[in-house]
Amino acid sequence: MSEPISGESLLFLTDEQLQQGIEGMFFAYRGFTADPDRILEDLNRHRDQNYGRAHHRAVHFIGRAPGTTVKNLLEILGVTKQSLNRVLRTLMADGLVEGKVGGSDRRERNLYLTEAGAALERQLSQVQRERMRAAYRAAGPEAVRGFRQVLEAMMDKEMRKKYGALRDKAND
Amino acid sequence: MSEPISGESLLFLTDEQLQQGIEGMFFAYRGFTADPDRILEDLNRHRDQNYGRAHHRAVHFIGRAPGTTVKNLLEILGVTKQSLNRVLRTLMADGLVEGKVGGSDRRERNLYLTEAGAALERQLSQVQRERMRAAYRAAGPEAVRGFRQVLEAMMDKEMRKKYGALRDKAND
DNA sequence: CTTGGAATGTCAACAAAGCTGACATAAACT
DNA sequence: AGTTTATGTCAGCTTTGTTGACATTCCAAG
Repeated sequence: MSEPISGESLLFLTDEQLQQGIEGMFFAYRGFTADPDRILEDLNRHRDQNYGRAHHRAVHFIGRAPGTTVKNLLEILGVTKQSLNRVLRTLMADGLVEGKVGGSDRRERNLYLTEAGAALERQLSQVQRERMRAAYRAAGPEAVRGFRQVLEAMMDKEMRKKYGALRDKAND
Repeated sequence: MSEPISGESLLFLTDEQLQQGIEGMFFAYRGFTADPDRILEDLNRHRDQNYGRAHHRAVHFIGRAPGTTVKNLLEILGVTKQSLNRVLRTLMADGLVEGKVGGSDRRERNLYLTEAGAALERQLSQVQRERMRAAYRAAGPEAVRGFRQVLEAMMDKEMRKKYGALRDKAND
């Protein structure tokens, strides 16, 4: 895997440059989560719920891969089943998510968003997409390609697989 | 991958492409924090401490901008002073961080890493830089430029300012 | 000089969201 | 028949965030 030493040699990757990448990830992630966080906070004030980032993530990935199993969601999110279960329980009690017994393997629960769940998901993902769209626009198409390449290279191998699976599932 | 008609036709930013960007951020951030998390977990098992991501962040930014004030750190981290204080207290008690009364304004505390603190910081940032370096290498210099552009465009304005200030401080 | 506001520290109480360990059930696999 | 897998649940604990209240110290403006 000998990278051909291209024009601008990557030997010039100083610690300072890497440090800036690290801080860039930190600050950008802050922005990335800010809008949905704010929306949830508002919703919590008006309703009787108390949803946070954990609920957002669950709703996002269920909406993204309808019919996914609890096990798959656990792997994607990287939390314990107890932690996820607490979240799923409230989402199901509130009628945002429903679980159907698996067709082939009846131990599994296939998770789906209800209409209400899908509505929340849309509301949350909309603002997040808006920010992403603005950032993509500002940086330009060439930068976007690079952005995605670096992100993918930064993932753990298993996560890269999950990431690819989501992408494939969406494109069929 | 269905490349959109290149050039500047960013009108072709489909929701699917944005969704992938969102998930990319999620999975990449998981990888981004994985190595330091693991190190801290190991340290905690062997020593008497119990440091987590919050301690890592504090140590990182103090090491990055020695002499920074509590107020500035609060703005960078985006948490309450009570939350930060709990972290700083343990770090100071354990002799990893020290606070000196400010020179111009004596209400301020200027924060510094001790030698032990700097050692921990190096240990944590090393693995994180390694991952960043590997990702940068794999993606190539052109991609790195794009990556940084998108990250910066994704930040909130105030965070972009803090980000720039750190960069400037390091380059004088 | 006094007074108001800013920067900091601290106490108490609480919540979100992670964790471990133990145990239960049903279904699938061998 | 016995083991493993997928899921759910109870109980308890930790980290890290939150509010609210209050004290101290110090700068700066009236």
